[in-house]
Amino acid sequence: MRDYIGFLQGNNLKATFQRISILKSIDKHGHMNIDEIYDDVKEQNPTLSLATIYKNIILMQENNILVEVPIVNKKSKYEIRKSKHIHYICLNCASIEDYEISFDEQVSSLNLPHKEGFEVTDTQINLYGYCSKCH
Amino acid sequence: MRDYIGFLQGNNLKATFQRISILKSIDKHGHMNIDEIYDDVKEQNPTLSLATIYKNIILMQENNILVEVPIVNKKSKYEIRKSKHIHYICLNCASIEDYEISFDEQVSSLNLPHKEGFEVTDTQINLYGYCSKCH
DNA sequence: ATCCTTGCAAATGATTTGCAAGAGT
DNA sequence: ACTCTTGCAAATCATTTGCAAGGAT
Repeated sequence: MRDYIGFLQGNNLKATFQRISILKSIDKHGHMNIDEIYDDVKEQNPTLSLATIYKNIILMQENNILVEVPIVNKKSKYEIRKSKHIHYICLNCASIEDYEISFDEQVSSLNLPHKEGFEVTDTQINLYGYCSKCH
Repeated sequence: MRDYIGFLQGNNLKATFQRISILKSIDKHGHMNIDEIYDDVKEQNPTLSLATIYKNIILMQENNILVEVPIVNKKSKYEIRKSKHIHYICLNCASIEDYEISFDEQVSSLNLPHKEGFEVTDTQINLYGYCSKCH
């Protein structure tokens, strides 16, 4: 179990139960979109509002606690920032699995020509297909 | 200049000037979001409606003429389906440059372990950073 | 002539905002 | 105590839909 309170206070964000619930929910499930977070978190805290989730997702992205994972034809999901990895995304059930591979490994293995003047600072690699349950 | 009429008729879609304008606009600029297409296309056809753009973007995706490019924290862009490539996306000006590299090359160069039971059918590789104009 | 497509306006859905009350430090 | 955060309701923005008129084949 991660130190959610530390994540928050380290960024001068108060450790409210709403924020901790959101982080716990995302961490438990790996990758979630706004509605999934809302549904999950409401079970424990029925009064927690959607607006609070929106505000905090934005805030936590700005503070590098969360990362957005945009997905073709679906609403974006969010994950806790963690060691560099790529995503296997199921086209059927939209589940996401991670595979850890460092930034340097990703960039170098792609074997790209140095694109003149373009400075790469981050990568986003998604492999779409069908997970073991869906094919 | 591509054969937009052929793309459309090949999919049993009528070659209206609205559809041709949309395709020309996307092709000319490479990657565009809905609003950019609307603004661009309105210059030649002031009556062309936003609803028509939405309807056609969906239709052309279903017919594999267009491909969605989802982007962190921005509205998705769309491009003409063409040979396999990856994207260099500028975090400052959101411009996108293509680099051609085949599906097989992408998958094999990533040097992934065979993820049990996951069948990869498509890839999405975006390299974020700063383009030559923006750093 | 027929059927598909468009443009409009309305409906719906998603996200953001302002502000008074409440919670965290 | 002080300040930040929440929840609500309203506002705004994005997307979809129904339908009559117009356009493509």
